[in-house]
Amino acid sequence: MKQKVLLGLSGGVDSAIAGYFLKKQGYDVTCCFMRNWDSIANNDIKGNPTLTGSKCSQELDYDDAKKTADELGLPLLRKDFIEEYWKEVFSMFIDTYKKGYTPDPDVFCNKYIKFGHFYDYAKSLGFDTIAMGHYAKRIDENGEAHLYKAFDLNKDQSYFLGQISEEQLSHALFPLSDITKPEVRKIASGLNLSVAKKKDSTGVCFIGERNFKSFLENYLPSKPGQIVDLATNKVIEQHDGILYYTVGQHKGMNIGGIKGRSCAPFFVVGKNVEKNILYVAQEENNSFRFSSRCLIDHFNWIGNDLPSSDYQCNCKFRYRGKDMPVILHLMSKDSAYLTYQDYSYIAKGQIACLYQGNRLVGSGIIEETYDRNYQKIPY
RNA sequence: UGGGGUAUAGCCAAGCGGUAAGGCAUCAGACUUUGACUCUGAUAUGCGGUGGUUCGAAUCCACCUACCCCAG
Repeated sequence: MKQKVLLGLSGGVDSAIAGYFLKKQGYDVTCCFMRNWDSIANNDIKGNPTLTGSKCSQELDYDDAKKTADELGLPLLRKDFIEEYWKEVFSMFIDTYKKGYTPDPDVFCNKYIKFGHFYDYAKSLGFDTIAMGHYAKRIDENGEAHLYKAFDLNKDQSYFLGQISEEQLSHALFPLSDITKPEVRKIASGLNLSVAKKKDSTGVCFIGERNFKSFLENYLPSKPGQIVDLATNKVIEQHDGILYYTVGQHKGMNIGGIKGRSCAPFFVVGKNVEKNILYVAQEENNSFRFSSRCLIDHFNWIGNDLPSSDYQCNCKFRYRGKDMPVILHLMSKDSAYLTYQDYSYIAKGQIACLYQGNRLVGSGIIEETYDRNYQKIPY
């Protein structure tokens, strides 16, 4: 009997080709369009370019999903998780911002919505498994599911799956695990799919591309304050809200040339939420951007091979960041230290994803950073 | 109202008689399922103002204006 699969169909080209592959491989495929964001209900007004159009972007994506499903000859369901997304993903996103950290909502959208509620929904309808158009790979070893980077290392999206459990992974399929993005486009063109040339979506998933600052202003009112250069401790500019900036950023601060200083750009190295101060440092000759250790919590290990002692692996501190060698030192079931040599601009709130070769072994949320002497960095 | 100095794009800043470097910022693209980073491109018919010298002036001269420093 054919395995019944519920595929998340977004209206983009990736999940479309995922559906094509599943069907070709002999699965009994049903598509499902998920809707997790409602601009009106969620008070997403300011800077929202889609409100003035006759249809909001989520509805346009649904139209594309419908067309795609028809073109592939697959049935399409539609399911809202708007309330769940707000409660379990978005409120955490806002709370993280309020701490001055930089959250990564898509990671938790995967953990709670796509591989959580969506799977429960599929199960309730009698499906055996779910499938997604992520560029990631699942390999079952010793009877358990392990997560690997996709064959297309340029598109690899395993980073966004770092917080899912082995159990969640074990009932998910990734049909795009061994294909490159250019090949996906080519196949879509060959099939004459209407989304074959649709531009890749970027931006927070379900919220979409737009001016991020004005989006945030809907939920985090602007609160102007000072920008302080850590090298001199002097105020060099004004900011219009400390929460809108992220560590490692250098644009959008309006810091021009300063008399008597070099011409190197300034970067955000930290912030003080209570004092509403944004700390910056000039690129050259500053040690403020470095850390040598960080504390991660929400620790998640994917598999039953959790190491008992210090463990060498690589870490991505940001999506599309480089894999950097680190030593993992577990502190509790939920937290760990990562120790390394002088990495710059590590933003608290981001996900640290641990890799052993191409296998994503675990992840955690960056909670604190420490200097060379393992003293906590106060900003 | 004595002496000295400086005025070049939003900000730093080169230029020293031959037709406005560069950086930062900003904007636009590219890249990107986070905000970023990165990459590419754009940005002074104009050099505080008015005259003058010269074939030719941001560059030399005169005066004016603004700011800075030192004296009083």
